[in-house]
Amino acid sequence: MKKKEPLPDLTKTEFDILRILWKSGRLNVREVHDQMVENYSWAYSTTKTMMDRMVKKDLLKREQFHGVFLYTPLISRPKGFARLISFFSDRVLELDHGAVVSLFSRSNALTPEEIDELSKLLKEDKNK
Amino acid sequence: MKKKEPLPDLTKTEFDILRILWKSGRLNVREVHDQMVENYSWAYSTTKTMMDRMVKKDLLKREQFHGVFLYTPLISRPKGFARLISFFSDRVLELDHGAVVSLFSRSNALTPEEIDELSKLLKEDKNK
DNA sequence: GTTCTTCTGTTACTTTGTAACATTATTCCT
DNA sequence: AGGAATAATGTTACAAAGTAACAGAAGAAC
Repeated sequence: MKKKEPLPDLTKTEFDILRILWKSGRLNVREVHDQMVENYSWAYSTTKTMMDRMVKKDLLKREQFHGVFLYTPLISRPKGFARLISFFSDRVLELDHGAVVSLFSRSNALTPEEIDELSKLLKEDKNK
Repeated sequence: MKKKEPLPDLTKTEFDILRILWKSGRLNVREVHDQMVENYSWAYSTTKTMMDRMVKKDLLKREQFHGVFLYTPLISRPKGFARLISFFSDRVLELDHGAVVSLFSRSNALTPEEIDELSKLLKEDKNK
């Protein structure tokens, strides 16, 4: 049997930080922050605090690399997306999640494999 | 010129409470709570606290009606939906909001007039 | 009219959102 | 190299949101 970690319920800001890291791979706080300011008017220290808390919650890993600290996501993109999609399809859109998942095929947000994985996670989650 | 209230940035729980009220019209705390427990494992007092805070923030109106307090939404459904849709399409789906808006025509979440209004709000918001 | 049950008000604790400020480490100038 | 400017890290704090217990008031039920 597979491990049964429940799908994480990310906050909006956690999601956004992860989103940046999923896209760019491991980054330091400054690099994440520079991308965060496109959507948030945050001070650098805010980004830092958030990321450190995410390390404590095992959402990110922090490791020292030639003098800087780099952060890496500890959960996969489909897992990070799942609850968000299910909230959005059930409660905002009021449609089956299939409708939403199929939109991803038109975007670059997820690879085809990730879309499959996401779809699978949503199905499992539904009949729990 | 129209009034320029910025679109509200609702939290997930605020959205859910509003969603119930938009659907059922004015309700008391108990009635909202009974619908909240479908999605949250909240104590009654949690629902109450949330709703009272939303009154303070002018998201809901509270008025006494034959002995009970009834709550009504103070913002329209399209306005409540707008930021959520734009977050979701930009950052989760990475598609133009049009793709998402068009899904609403298949659901009962919004009336056709509300869908139009939503669409308009999203366009204005984009070129702000 | 006393008990039982719901509402209503008050208070409180935790997590998230937001950030200033102090301290180190690094780079850069002369 | 020695000190100044800059950037990274740590520490601390406060407000808002999430979560709820508990006490008192008001209605319902015998």
